[in-house]
Amino acid sequence: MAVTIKDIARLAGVSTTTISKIINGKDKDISQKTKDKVNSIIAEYNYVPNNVARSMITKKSRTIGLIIPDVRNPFFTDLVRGVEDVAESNDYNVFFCNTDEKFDKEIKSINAMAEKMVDGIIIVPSVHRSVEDERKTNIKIPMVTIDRKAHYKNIISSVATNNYVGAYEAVKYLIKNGHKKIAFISGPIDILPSIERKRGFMDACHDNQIKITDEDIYIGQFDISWGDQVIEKMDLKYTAFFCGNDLIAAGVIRTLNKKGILVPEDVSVIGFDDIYLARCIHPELTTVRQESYKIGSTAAEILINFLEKKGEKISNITLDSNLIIRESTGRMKTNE
Amino acid sequence: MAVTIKDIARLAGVSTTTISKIINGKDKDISQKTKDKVNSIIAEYNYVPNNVARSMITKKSRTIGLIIPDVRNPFFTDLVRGVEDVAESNDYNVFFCNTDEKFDKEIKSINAMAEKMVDGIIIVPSVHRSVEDERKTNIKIPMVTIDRKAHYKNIISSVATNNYVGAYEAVKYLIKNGHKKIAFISGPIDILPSIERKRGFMDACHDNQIKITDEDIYIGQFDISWGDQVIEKMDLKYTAFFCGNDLIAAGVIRTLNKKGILVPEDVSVIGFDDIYLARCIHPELTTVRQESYKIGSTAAEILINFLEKKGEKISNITLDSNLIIRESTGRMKTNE
DNA sequence: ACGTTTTAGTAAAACGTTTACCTAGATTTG
DNA sequence: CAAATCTAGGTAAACGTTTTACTAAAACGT
Repeated sequence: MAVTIKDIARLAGVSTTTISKIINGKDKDISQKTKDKVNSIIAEYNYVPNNVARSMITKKSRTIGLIIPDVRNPFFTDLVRGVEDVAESNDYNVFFCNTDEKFDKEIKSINAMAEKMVDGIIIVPSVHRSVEDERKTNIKIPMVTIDRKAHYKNIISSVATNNYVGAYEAVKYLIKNGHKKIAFISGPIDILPSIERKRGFMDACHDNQIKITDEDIYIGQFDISWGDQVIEKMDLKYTAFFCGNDLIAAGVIRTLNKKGILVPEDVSVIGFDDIYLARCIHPELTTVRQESYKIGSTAAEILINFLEKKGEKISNITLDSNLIIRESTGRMKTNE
Repeated sequence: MAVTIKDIARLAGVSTTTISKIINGKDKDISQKTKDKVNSIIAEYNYVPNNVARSMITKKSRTIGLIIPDVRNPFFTDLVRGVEDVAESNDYNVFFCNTDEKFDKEIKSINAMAEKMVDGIIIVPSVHRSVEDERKTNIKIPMVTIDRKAHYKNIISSVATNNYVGAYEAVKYLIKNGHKKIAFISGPIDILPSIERKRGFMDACHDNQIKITDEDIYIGQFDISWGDQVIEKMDLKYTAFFCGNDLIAAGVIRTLNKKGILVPEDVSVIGFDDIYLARCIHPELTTVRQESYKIGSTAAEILINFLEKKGEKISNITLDSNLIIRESTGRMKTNE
């Protein structure tokens, strides 16, 4: 079969200890001559150390797990790339799972990763969850949550965007442009980002004497078709839509167009995330930019740093958002 | 530390062999009484078998590696989801790497996966490669390529779309609509899909007495900005563009619009892939649909089947493409 | 009553590394 | 020149499973 450390040892006429020391750089008391010989034999026989044997004794796998709802959501795609990049540059590999927002899939993935002895987990917690079950799970693996929050006992940190401020600024901008009838087309409301965005929306309205009720908040999914649906069914009493994310906004604009309503002339639309799609649709989307790649990369940095330095829990990190004004918003038409 | 099989054995007053047999379902000669006892102890102590120790002896990790250029390309995103889904439903986990089309990153990833003893690898080979280096790599892990082709010795199968037919049909459609000046805005040309699409483009032209030269083929990258660039620089002598993928097409349309050229009134544009973006841009994109999710899921099925059944090499699979006619193409204006 | 088969297990080696602790000889020190 | 220290490694246990080969006791058939 594959060549093992024993084969190399035999061929070099030394012990496996010596080989082990050399391949792990703990070679301060190995002579240069021996090192050279061993290295050339390693090269010649194409020896690559068996990491699972190694993991077994070191208890480290240099692997991290990444659990997200669905890669196909471009926001998550960017996150994924962020963590993969910093993992790779630190010589970690990443296990990757989709939960489709299902809590039982999340638990199953966590357990699978525990069995495979990942060193740490980065997770976007799924939507519907049982705090009780979370507290009950008994995994010790360090975990950092991104975008949303969870209640596992082993969470060492979390990184997310300041959703409240992002939403507040976006809605304030709408109001400054004369809009008074504004709806919030939200994604699922039982996750932190939605809650914060809703809070930002409401506070911005209140602070500017705009009256809103729960009726003005439409709760659905984070996808294009929810944007389509909500506009199809709605009687149009709004002049502006603040959307839970860009996908929703894309659907809203598309269906508005189908109904012959012009964006931004008749109504303004703002998204959230600033995925690349925002600049492909017409009109280009005004949106609240999140640094999704950075959320992922920061999380990976925190986790790996914790693993290597045996550090303490890190305080939670919140990244700034940024209102990007493009073409889907404009001044409210004055009554002619 | 974590509870091990030995702990359970001791607590149950039996040998580790017995425990092992029970947790692996090889329990035909274990009494029901013993089984019950052991299972309750396992539950009570929350024992989960250590998969790395297990892998060490079974030589199986129930892990597959997935190597692609970049998750952020929506076409690859779908592939990824396809493989992850079937992996998950077969109790496999997936390691995931991006190469950014760099051959050395590809090799590095393959080696990392070999060290971690993945059972098999699914790969979209990167663009610039050395056939020599490929042949030289000495990995025994079964591999299936998707979308493109490679020359590793351990490839057991490959799955891809019939790019030739897809391109041929698309260009034929353009020609039937009266177009005579057609350009092919290609991605990198040294990979099979591009080669096949070019061949389809050229054959469709020749078969219909449309003259084209190498000048009519523009080679760049598979991204939006390449679509932008090519249109910015070009003097517009074409009435139709067949694009290497939807991203390119999106850039082409966007920049055409900026130049005041109307799609499809002035020129027609066809993409390739049918990513979700195709239906978000305006006009909605006519494109050649690839079943990207299915490419991924099929590859995973083939690989897993091979691993479990110890099968033979599978003949290569090519999936059909489908011309989806939307709004970005139209009849050539007749000379007024 | 005797040999045979079945039942319900067990002991120990093996997988490929790492690591804590040794050690033989060479060199330095006093 | 004996003792101490360095140098360049080596020995063997350990990690947590699976697996092969074995066995004691019970049940069975005639």
